[in-house]
Amino acid sequence: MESTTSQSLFRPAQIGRASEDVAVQIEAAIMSGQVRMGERLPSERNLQVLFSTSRGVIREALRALKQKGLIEVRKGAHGGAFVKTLEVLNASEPLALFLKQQQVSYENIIEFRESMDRTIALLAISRGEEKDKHCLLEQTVAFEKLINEPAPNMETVAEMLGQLNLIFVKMTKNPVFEMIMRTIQIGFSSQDQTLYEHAVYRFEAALNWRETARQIIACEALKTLSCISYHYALLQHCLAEKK
Amino acid sequence: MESTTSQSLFRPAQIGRASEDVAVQIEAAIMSGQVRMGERLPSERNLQVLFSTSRGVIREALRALKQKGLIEVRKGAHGGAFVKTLEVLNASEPLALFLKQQQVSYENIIEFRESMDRTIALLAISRGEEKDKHCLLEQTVAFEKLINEPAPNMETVAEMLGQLNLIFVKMTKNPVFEMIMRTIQIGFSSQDQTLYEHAVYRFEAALNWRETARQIIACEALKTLSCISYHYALLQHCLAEKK
DNA sequence: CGTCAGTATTGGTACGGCCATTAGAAAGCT
DNA sequence: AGCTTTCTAATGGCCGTACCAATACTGACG
Repeated sequence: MESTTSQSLFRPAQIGRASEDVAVQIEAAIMSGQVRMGERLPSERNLQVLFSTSRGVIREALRALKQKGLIEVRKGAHGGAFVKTLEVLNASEPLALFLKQQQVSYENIIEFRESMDRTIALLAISRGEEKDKHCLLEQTVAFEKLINEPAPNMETVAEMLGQLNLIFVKMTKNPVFEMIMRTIQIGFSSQDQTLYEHAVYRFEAALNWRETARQIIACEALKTLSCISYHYALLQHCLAEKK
Repeated sequence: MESTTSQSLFRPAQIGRASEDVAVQIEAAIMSGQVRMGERLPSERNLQVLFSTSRGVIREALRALKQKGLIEVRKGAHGGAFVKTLEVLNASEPLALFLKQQQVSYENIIEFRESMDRTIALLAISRGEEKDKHCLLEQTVAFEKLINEPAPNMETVAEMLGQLNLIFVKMTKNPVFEMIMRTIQIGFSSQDQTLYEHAVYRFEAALNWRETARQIIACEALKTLSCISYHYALLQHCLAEKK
């Protein structure tokens, strides 16, 4: 039973900040796989006993773990704290927050993104399956069509742009690139938006996306890189102008 | 007075999870600059009144904010929750945790790191000041000396390696690279360690570090990249062997 | 067999109290 | 006066109880 394993799993919390101690122990139990994904932790009242502490302490610990994205809490009968598979959003948010607070200049962000995109592009060319490559092209065509509408919905634009980037980065077959990319995007999607707000850049940028996809299909590495550089050059101009 | 501004700053919490509502409101107040860095939030008992809620709710909210790295809590008279400048560690930890839980293969990590290092190297060559470049060389020499000792202390090795990478990445003059780099390192410092555990690779890797520094000083971009590739080739061999 | 009320479990909230820690104020000593 | 000690008040940390709200299961009833 659950209680049987839990009894030996946790030890009473005593030192300084009890809630932290509890949080650390529970986190350790989760990360070491002693509590499997999707499984339920003992109830608050139960943990209270296991840790020989008060319910308030347990609740504070659970709050921290929830904030960390490790658990998900449901109420009602058979509710409780369930071990959750971490999501990119949870992992990326703090970093995005940090970048914001540090007021990193947009030039720095752009520089990083461009360097990432260049690497991603090379990997996409060599590893991306034909299917994905053509899917990317189709998306860029659809995107261009959307952009050429009289008054494109900016929300739809943002969504498609996200899709586009996702397909692109997935072709690397390396999840690390995907995570880092999404992290940056979570914090700075607004940057990309501005590019598509001005009619001057909008068409050019969309066209360039399609051209990028074509060069990827053609396995033209240098030309692909050229397209990417052009994209960020546009973005930089656009942002500089806005200032 | 503090209470005067706070009264108009927060509104009572009512919806579903009160502590989340409170946390969101406080975070908004912090991020919008209404509460400045280092400043103190009202006391728990005070917030309890401002939000028309119980102290437990306030404490849970503060826990979440603390976990997020936004505040720091001190006890005693004149204690309380102080707005903190975010640290890389706070921001990077969740992402590192995520990478761990996803069980990303070490090949993927290495691939990402290598691509990062290549970009960083190029930026370091073009932007790094002479002073920094020579500082890097000195560190590599010191590092090599340490490695050549009969029984190098692995903790010291890890520390110097961290220093080395820090100097390296700082030369880019772009904090984004620094953060991403540290994020990866927080989760996977053990990877680097293994390289220096085996005598076979140890000397070669240390020597290669020095060679890298020399090529950076000489502004030999291609040779620098070659060094970096060699480093990761070693690492890959080492890890494959261990398996 | 299906529907609906009842019930037990669990998280969410509130209130009140006590302790440990801390910084500053007050008192005392030299 | 100047330093040390003691006192005091503010604050976070912790505990316990009680009640509410949501929820899934149970069983009676139609």
